[in-house]
Amino acid sequence: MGRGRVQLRRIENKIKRQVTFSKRRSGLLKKAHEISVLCDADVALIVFSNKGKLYEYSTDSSMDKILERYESYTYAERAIFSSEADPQADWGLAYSKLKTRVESLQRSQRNLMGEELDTLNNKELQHLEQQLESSLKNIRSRKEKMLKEQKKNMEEIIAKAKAKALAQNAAWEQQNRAPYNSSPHHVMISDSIATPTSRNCQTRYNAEEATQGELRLGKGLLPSWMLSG
Amino acid sequence: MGRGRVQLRRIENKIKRQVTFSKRRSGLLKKAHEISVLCDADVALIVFSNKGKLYEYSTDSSMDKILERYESYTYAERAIFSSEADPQADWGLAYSKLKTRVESLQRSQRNLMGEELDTLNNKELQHLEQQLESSLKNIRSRKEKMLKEQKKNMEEIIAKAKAKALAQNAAWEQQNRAPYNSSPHHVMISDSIATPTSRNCQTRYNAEEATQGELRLGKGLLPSWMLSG
DNA sequence: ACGACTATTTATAACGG
DNA sequence: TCCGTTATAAATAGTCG
Repeated sequence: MGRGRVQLRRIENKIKRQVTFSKRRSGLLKKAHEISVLCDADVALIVFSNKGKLYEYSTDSSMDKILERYESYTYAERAIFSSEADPQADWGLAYSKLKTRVESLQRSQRNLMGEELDTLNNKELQHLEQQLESSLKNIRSRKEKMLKEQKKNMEEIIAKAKAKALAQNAAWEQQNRAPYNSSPHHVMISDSIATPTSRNCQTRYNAEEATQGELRLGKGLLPSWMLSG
Repeated sequence: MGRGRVQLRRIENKIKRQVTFSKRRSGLLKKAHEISVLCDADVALIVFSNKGKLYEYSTDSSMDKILERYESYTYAERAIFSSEADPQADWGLAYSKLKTRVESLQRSQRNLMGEELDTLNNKELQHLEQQLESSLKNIRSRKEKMLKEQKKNMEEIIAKAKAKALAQNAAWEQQNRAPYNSSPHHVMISDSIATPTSRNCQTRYNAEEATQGELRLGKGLLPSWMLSG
């Protein structure tokens, strides 16, 4: 952006390099600030000039917070095997990093549980509220999905039980050759399904229960959470 | 740089904000890289989106080195943990315990954030939902409380400023014995409140200055979050 | 959400003091 | 080194697919 096109390589002319550094530095800091404000992002920017001078920008001037957040985000055991010189020290370092991580996790966990809210400022509180609302949305849609799956499973089970009862009934009639009784089968079929103690159904349900683990509750076939909505 | 002029303030439209974030983020990273190469500078850039996702750039991908350099530049004191520790202690065991703890915390954290819900059964989901509802309740009441406090504080400040301005004005009139008009007290009041408190950093980027009038807080004394309620 | 396409606004390279 | 100015290159807001 200027009178000439610029190659992406180190500017050899010292003066030019310094001038360019100065101009671009302020541009970069400005843009860092802009994205931070416009997009509500947390930004930390550190620039060391060629000569070692430090320039920095950080959202809300909370460089330390952001760096800590960065550390806890990328925490790793990478330090552990990095040096053979003093393994003890490395273990200790890794351990203390991990401990920091645990503490940070515990803090945010408590916040997510609605505790220790007085440590948060307005923006953080707002953000937390939004996060929880979105969590709830996800959870409710997940519940809905599970509900549908369970209903579908239940229908399948019923259909299978029906089929089996039908087959057995037919077999029974076949064996007993009762010519006098031509009354409708569906009465017996319904009975066999509606009776929880029926052997057929019982084994069926047990089998499903072993895999699903959800299909019970004293009252009836449907657990209470399926009835609510 | 675009079809419309942009105000330096949070973009309220979520979609727009996200798109802008994405575009500006890549622009910012690019410029960070450019200044690093062109001017032979060491740059570390960390950006957290408002959803908490991390993006970063660092010269030669040596983020840690640059951060360490930053720390040592700012805090000369490098507080390496003190090795008061018992050399007999089983670091490995303690460490792996801690790691387990971290993993468990991470899992529940993710659940609280509405992620990885398919690892939960119905009962757990139900419990999670209730937990989040209660968290939200706490958060909202906390917000309310803060709002009240802030308003009270603001009123106190205004009252004090008013009193001070009034006193000064009276003193001035007393001294000069001149029956000038005494109406525009509010001018002095606004001035005394609107004056930012500190301006002490040299290498730090000065936000006020750089916004060139766009951010000039035209609205007044109250931060935006206070205006909504 | 991402890519492509403008019309504009910004950033900045070169230059002069 | 640090302003300003200016011509030009880049970035990007709005838009469509």
